[in-house]
Amino acid sequence: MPDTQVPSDVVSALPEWYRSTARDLPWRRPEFHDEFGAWGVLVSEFMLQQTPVVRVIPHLDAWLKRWPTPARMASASAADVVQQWANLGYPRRALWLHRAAVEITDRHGGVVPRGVDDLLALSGIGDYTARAVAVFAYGDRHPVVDTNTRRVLARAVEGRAQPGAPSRRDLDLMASLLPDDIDAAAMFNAAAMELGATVCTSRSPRCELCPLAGSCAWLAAGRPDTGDERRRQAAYEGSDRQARGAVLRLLRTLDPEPVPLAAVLPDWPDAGQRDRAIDSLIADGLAEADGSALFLPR
DNA sequence: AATCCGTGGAC
DNA sequence: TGTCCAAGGAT
Repeated sequence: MPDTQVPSDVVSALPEWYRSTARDLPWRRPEFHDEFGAWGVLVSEFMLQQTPVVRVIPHLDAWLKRWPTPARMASASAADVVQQWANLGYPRRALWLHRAAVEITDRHGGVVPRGVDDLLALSGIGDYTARAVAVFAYGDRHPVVDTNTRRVLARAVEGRAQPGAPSRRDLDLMASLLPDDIDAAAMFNAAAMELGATVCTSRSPRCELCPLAGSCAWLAAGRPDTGDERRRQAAYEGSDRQARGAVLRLLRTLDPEPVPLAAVLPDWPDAGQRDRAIDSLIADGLAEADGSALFLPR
């Protein structure tokens, strides 16, 4: 466990701030849990993996109304899932979510597992999502560390501008800060994420609104640029990802109609890149080909 | 451990 | 206008 001195108001001021200012998000409402249970939380967490909250919200309800249980989703085709995923981005997540639904149906009797290890064993679920489901769906006591929490800890406790690579130390530190009370611990996890999402933001932190301003190590040091910035995302324009996105958008638009291979982005600037995109989509299970045409996976 | 994987809003 | 970045995970 890190021996860093943790300011007391990280523990005391954060919950009060959360109670008074937290956003009213769908997955935080009691009705959401009544209607969709842990499956609803799991689906929301999949969608929230690298897709902003405001873009997830419009898709979540339709998804859960269509597939209200893991078993219902397990019986859908991959094509239906990719289609419903629409423009949420990183469509492999739709495939992983579908796979997880099958695994839950087969291995857990259709009930979203509660244990972190069982959750970690599901497709598309890593350290963050496993603990988020255990905590936010089942109310158990675990540290939940996403990119927001990691940034809050990096600044308030370590005095660095940006978090370094994710590590187990973040989980250990968060675990050391959690209140003993189970419900309070769950709220503390949510509060740290909320602070990072709305106040302690990556680009323009609003320190004047921060409940931790009185003890933040980074603010006290004058908000130094500590030089440990996040690695820059590769350019999207002209990238392989852009090509894959364009191909898959075409398949989605024409689905269920197969697209003759000759009609797949014939005017794409780089034909080799386009062909590699098609091959990689097939390799990922996001597309299928019958030799003359391309289509979403049946 | 570094890289790859979509999409779109904000600045 | 281009850059940054968003409730990550897999390889």
